[in-house]
Amino acid sequence: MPTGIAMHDARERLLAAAERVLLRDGQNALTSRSVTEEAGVSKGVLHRHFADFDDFLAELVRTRIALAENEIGSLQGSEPLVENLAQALTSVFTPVNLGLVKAVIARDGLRSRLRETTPQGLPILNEASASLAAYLDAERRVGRLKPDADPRTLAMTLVGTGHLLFAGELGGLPDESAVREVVESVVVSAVS
Amino acid sequence: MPTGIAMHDARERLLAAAERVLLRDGQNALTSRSVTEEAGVSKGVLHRHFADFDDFLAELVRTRIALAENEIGSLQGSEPLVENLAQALTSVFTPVNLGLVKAVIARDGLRSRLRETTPQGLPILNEASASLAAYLDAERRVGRLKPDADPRTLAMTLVGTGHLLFAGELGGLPDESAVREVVESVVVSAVS
DNA sequence: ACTCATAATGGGCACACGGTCATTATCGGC
DNA sequence: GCCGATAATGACCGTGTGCCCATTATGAGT
Repeated sequence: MPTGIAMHDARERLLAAAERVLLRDGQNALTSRSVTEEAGVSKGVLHRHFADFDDFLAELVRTRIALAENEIGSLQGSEPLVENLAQALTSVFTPVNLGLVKAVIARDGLRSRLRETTPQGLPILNEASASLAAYLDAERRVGRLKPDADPRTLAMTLVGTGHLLFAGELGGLPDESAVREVVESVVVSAVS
Repeated sequence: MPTGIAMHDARERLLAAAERVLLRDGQNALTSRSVTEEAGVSKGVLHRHFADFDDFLAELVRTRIALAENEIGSLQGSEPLVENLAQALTSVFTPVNLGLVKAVIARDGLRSRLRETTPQGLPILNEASASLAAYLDAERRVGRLKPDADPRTLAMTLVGTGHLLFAGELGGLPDESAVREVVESVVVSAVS
């Protein structure tokens, strides 16, 4: 393997460039041309490392899903519940992740490509919900939630509201305390 | 006015055709060509009645927003709260409306066009949340909700979760009773 | 029956997309 | 210094988009 390092280098350069484009110009500007230009390489490079553009984006999504799941998975049970949940939502709904969700919605090809990995639903949102449900279930078993609390419903409610809140799609401005407010209002009925 | 009826006829035909395309083929198939073809008219007709294609879609969104607001506005205070809220979400998150939300996400032009009308956030979701908050506030004043319940937070939570639930973007299948489950779990802490 | 303002038509334009591939550049092994 | 496998280049292609506009059809008023 002559230039083994450079090979991975190009992959990472392209993925990082895609994030920058996504943040700067939005999901509609996320094209094969803009990404390769941002990365400072020619168009052909992308097709050497990825089958096609949707494959490239799918890899980007998978990377970010793994990050979000790790963030939630590393939550410490010693912290207050509301604190943990608010932080989990904050670390999941980063600007990049919100942009990726929109990109998946806007692209049929990307969506069907991800279906090979994720059975159904929107990636990131789906995974975040599952991770949160697992965390809440653990807290329930420890006794920090009522025994009859439904972790899945709680997680869905948190992810659904958090998503629109962080994306600024609901009501007024995404107030700094709005997230905490939502989290409290959702979990108050479930804490023991 | 020579053909006053026919003029409105063409507008309505196009808007109705757009809904059919949206339902049948999804938001990515919602193009000026597919809509005019579905309506059985030539491409030029659309540009006679609307400035451009985004203007046409904006009109479609505005129509549907008005319908959703009317549905929520006509809720009867005599019915059970959970019943009312579940029905409100069901009537707001129709397949057409869910498709329109995706269409707005996918189209920058449409988004900025709607900003002239809607100050911020995603149309339909934003308006539904505001309407729901107004309804919940009325119920609070009547005494069906705790005096310290926050109608805005409740409305946001319901809309956020309902949206992803009805779109099938969260967790497993959008179970028939899942909506009611979410509504109950959200409002249980607010009923007096 | 004729006129003519108005509406509808659809071929074609400019543009941007993802993707291809012959050509050129790179660089370690000898 | 040369060779040869591998990577990178960018002009080019087919497709589909929204939109324009010269042309044709329509139908009410006289």
